[in-house]
Amino acid sequence: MRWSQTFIPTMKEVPAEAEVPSHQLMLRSGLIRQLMAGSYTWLPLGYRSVRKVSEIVREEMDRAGAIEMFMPALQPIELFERTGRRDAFGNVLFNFEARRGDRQLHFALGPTHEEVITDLISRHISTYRQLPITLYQIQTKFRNEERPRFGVLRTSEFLMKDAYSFSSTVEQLNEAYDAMYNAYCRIFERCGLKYLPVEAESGPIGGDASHEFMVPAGNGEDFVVNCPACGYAANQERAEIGCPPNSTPTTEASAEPQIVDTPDAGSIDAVSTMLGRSPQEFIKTLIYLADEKPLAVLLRGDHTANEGKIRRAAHVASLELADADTILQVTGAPVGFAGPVGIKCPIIVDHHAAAVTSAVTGANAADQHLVGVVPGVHFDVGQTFDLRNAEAGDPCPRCQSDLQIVHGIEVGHVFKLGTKYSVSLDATFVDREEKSHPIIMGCYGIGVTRVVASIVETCHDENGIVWPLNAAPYTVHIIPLNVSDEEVMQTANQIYEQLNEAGIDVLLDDRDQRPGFKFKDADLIGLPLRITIGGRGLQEGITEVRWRAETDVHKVPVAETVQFVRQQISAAQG
RNA sequence: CGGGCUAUAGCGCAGCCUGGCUAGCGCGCUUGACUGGGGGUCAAGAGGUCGUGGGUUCGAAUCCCGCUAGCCCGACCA
Repeated sequence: MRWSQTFIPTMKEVPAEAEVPSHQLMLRSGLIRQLMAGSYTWLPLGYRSVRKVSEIVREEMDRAGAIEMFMPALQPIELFERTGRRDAFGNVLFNFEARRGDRQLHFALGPTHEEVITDLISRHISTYRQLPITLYQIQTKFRNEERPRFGVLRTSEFLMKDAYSFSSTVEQLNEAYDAMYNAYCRIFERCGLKYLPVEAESGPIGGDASHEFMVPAGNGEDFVVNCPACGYAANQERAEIGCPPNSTPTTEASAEPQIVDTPDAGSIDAVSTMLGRSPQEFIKTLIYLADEKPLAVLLRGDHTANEGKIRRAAHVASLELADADTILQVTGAPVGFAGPVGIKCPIIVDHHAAAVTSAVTGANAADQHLVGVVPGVHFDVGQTFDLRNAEAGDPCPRCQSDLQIVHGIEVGHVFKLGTKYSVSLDATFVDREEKSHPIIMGCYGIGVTRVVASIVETCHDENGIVWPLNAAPYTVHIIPLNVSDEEVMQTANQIYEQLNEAGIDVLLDDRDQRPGFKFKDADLIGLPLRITIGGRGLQEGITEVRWRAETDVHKVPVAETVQFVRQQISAAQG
C-alpha cells in the first residue's frame, strides 16, 4: 500500500480526552477515531491489525478442532428471559422494541451467544453420537457498559471470538477445555503479548473450572494475584490466601479490654490516627445481611472483604452490607463502632483477624472503642476462614512465599459452564441406554479488539507503537527520503513490488515530506521493519534496514534488500 | 448510578474572573519559492452557529438558569 493512497491520519499532539497510552497512541497513529463514548471507528491501519489478530484466532481455533459459524447479533429477548439472564445482565443488555406490522417485537443485541447457540443445538443435536462438538464465531458484541473508558479497552461494542463446546461427558468437556486453553496460549504468543493465565471463579462445576488470560499492564482494570516462587496465579476475587503462622493467644494478655473515647471517629483511618495505632492492630467488624439475617464479619483493620468468599464460607446465597438500623440493633451503636465483644449476632472470623494478639475494636457504643481485645479470650472465635481479598505480601496458598499483585487486562476467558444453559433451554442428548441428559457445555471468549488495544498498551516506547511482527498492520515500512529523486523512487518502487510479490505486507511512504517528518510518523505507527532509501545510501549502493524494536541499522546492498528482509522476517517468525 | 471537571478552527490551547469595536495563539491545512537523513525556512491565504436552548443587558465567548455531549474518580462489569 502506498501511504498517499490510503487513509492514515496521524497526529503530532495528544488529544485531550485520551489518558492511557494505548488510547493516545491509537488516536495519534491513525488506528481509531471515536464516534461517541464507547464506540470507535477502526480506520484502515487499525482494522488491518484487527484482521491480523482475527486470522490468528481463526487459525488456532481451526487447529484445535473448533468449527466456525456466524450468529445474529439481533436476538429475541425471550431467549434471555428463559435463561434468567435478562435480569442478570440488567442494564448491560441492550434491548429495545420495534414495530413489525401490527406486532410489537422485543429485541436484544447479543452481549454473548450462549442462548442463541444452545437454542440451536437443542434443536439439532439429540444423541451422544453427535457429541462432542465445539463451535465458534468472530462477531461484534454489544454491552451497555455503565462507563466505557480507556479508549478501545472498554467499549460498548467490540469484536469478540466466542466458542462453545458441547459434550456428553465431563471427560469430553475437559478435553475441549484443555484444547481451548492451549489454543489461547498459542494465540497470545503469536500476537506477541505477554500474558498470564489465572484461576478465575469456579462456577457450578467447581475446582479448576475457569481461567482468565490476563495481560499485565499498569492500567489494567483487573487485579491479578500471583506467586513468583511457584507460579500460582488467580484473579483477586478468586485468589486464596495461605494461613498465617499459628499464633497462640497469650494468656497474659487476658486482662479486660479498656474502653477509650473516640468521638466522631468511625473509620479505621480516623481511629488509628486518633489513637496512634496502625490499622494492622485493628479488628474491623462488618455487619452484613446474609440471606436477610445479620452476620458480623471480622477482618484485620487493613484488609478488605471478599464477598464471594464470605458467601461461600457462610453458606448463604445473598450477601449485602447491613443498613444503619440493623447495625444499631445488633451493636447498639451507630455505624462505625461495631465490635465483636458483646455483639448480638453470629460472627465469622478471618484467619488474619484471629491472629491479631491485642486488638483495637469497636465498643458497640457510640464514640467508643476497645483496646486490648484478644481473640478467643474476649470473644469466641471458633473456626477461622479466608474472607478477604489477597494483598501483596500475603502468603501464597501453595508455597507460603509472598504473593504479588499486578494489574491486568483480561483478554480471554475459558469457562466450564456445565448444564446451566442446556437445562434452561432444554438442550439434551440421549446416551447408549436411551437415557436423556442435559448437554455439558463450556464457553471460551477472546476480546479481539481488546487484544489489539492490549498490544498497543504494552508494546510502545516514547516515540510510538512497537508492533509485534504478527499483529502489525503492515510488516515492512519503506521510506524513500526524497520522492523527487528518480533513483530513490525507482529503487523504492522496485523493492516495494518485489516484497508485495513475495506476499509481505508493505507500506510505502510515498508522500512528499521531509525525512524527519516521515521518520517521526514511522516511529509513531511502529511497523516492525523499516527500509530507508536515500540518495546518501544509494551512492554506496545500499539501503538501510532496521527493526522498530532495535537500534542497529543493517546496511544492505540494494539488490539484496528483498532477500535480506525476507530472511529477517522468517528468522523472527521462528 | 453517585461525585468532580470540561465544551472557543481539524488537533492542542488562551480569552471568561472584571461584558464592549474585527475572537486570538501554536500545530495542521492551501498556494508559491527555497529546501531535502529526525516533525525545515520564508511569503501569501483559507478555515469559527464560541456545544445547545432560554434569560439578564444598550451590548454576552464572557454573567444567570436549563439541556446535551465528552472526560476523570467511584459503584457496576454472566
